[in-house]
Amino acid sequence: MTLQALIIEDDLAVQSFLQTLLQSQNFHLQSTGSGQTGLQILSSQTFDLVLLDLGLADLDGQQVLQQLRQWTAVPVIVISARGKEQDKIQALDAGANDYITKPFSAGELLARIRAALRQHQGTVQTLQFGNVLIDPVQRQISKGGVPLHLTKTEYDILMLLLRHAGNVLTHNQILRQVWGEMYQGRPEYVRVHVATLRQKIEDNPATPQFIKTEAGVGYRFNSQ
Amino acid sequence: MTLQALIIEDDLAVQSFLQTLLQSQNFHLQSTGSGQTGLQILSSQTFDLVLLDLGLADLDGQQVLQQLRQWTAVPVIVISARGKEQDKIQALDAGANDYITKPFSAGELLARIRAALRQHQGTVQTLQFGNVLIDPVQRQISKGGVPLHLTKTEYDILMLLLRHAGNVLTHNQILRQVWGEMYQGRPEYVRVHVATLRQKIEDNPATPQFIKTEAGVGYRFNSQ
DNA sequence: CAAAAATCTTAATACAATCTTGATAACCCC
DNA sequence: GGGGTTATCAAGATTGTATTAAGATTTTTG
Repeated sequence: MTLQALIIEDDLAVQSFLQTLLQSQNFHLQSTGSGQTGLQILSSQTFDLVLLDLGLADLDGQQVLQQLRQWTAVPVIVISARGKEQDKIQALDAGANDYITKPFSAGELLARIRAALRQHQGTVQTLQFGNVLIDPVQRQISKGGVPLHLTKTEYDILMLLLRHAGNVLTHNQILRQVWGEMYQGRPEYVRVHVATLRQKIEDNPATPQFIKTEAGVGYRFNSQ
Repeated sequence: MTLQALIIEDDLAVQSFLQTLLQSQNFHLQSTGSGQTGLQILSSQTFDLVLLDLGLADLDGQQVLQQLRQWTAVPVIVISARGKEQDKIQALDAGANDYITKPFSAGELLARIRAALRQHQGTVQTLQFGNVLIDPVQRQISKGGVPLHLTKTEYDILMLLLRHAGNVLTHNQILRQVWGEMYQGRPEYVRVHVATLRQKIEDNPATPQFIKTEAGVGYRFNSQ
């Protein structure tokens, strides 16, 4: 499983440095120099990590942070040329997970990224729910001790929902991550496969306990 | 609710500085200058936060970190005089949540503590009014601890009003943001959905405390 | 390489949630 | 009290969802 990262940074030199660095760690990347665009991307896709420069041209990084925290808990590491105490406090209180000042070393940034991912996954990711057990290494799932077979699509949907357990994922977010960009606007794909998935993992597929429907929005994995 | 913090720091001047700082934030404190003792305390009590100096006399802070991470996920912020990259990477990879180098400012430390606590609790920015709690990240609402279900339209209206809490939003402003441009001049849409929303979130829907009507203008969310 | 199996796509249907609409009653300010 | 505004309700319309199955496609197997 490759992790998705978004880089919001308008200094192209730094952007390309970050890209090289993260690519070497097998991140799947997207980059933008604009805060507005960054927010748009974040609202339509899910990410495992965001690197955010505070000094953007169009929109203050601080505002980007405040906005995105209204709907996502994705780990955000703020990168900034400003080392002033007030900037750090503001960013951290606006929901940044960490704050690192330019110039920084590649090793330290990577270590802080690992720490942020670890903390985030520790709180969210569960590989067990009800009597269903998931072994992500073996890609193996069992229910009540009985192994079950999920197709690739079903497995991808389940892991995506699980990775964002508790949150609603829109049809388009699911489509983008599981099928790809060009499937936007085809919610019926998601419905059919969520139905088959429920048949396999729910005790009573007609009244699902785990994969909940949010009418008009999408699906949510119920972490309770 | 007072939070429990443990300070492991052998420089008494720094220790007393940290104590004063955390006490001012209503932390309940315990301190030790020894790594061994620190581990013992941690094994017999639960804490919400650990501040750990790397440069201890008896046991390397690094070792303390490795040991305690074998059984607890308590947020640990490492405080160190060593600013070397290798030290930071080691500590973060050994399970530190954050790493801050002396000298540091009180404000920054407190902000990093808040960030660490927030991440650990999986806590997101929750909005609250009366006994209604909103988790905008999970798109989840509860009233008096009981989860309640809002339709997409109701949720959108509520978030819009909340975003502009205290200000009046005209019918047309609400229509534009929730329904779209072509619904201008249909205040009855807003009325019906505000009514159902009040039924769900107000203690007494007939005399609303939160969503106030501004006759002839629109609605206002009462932030008091 | 061809046959078989598995999986996905698509469309159709039944069903459920939500919204729209209009009617009626209540409110409120002059 | 009257005109304008608002609240409430519920039936009907609309939109969104679950489920099924047939055919298309891909993958696996012999």
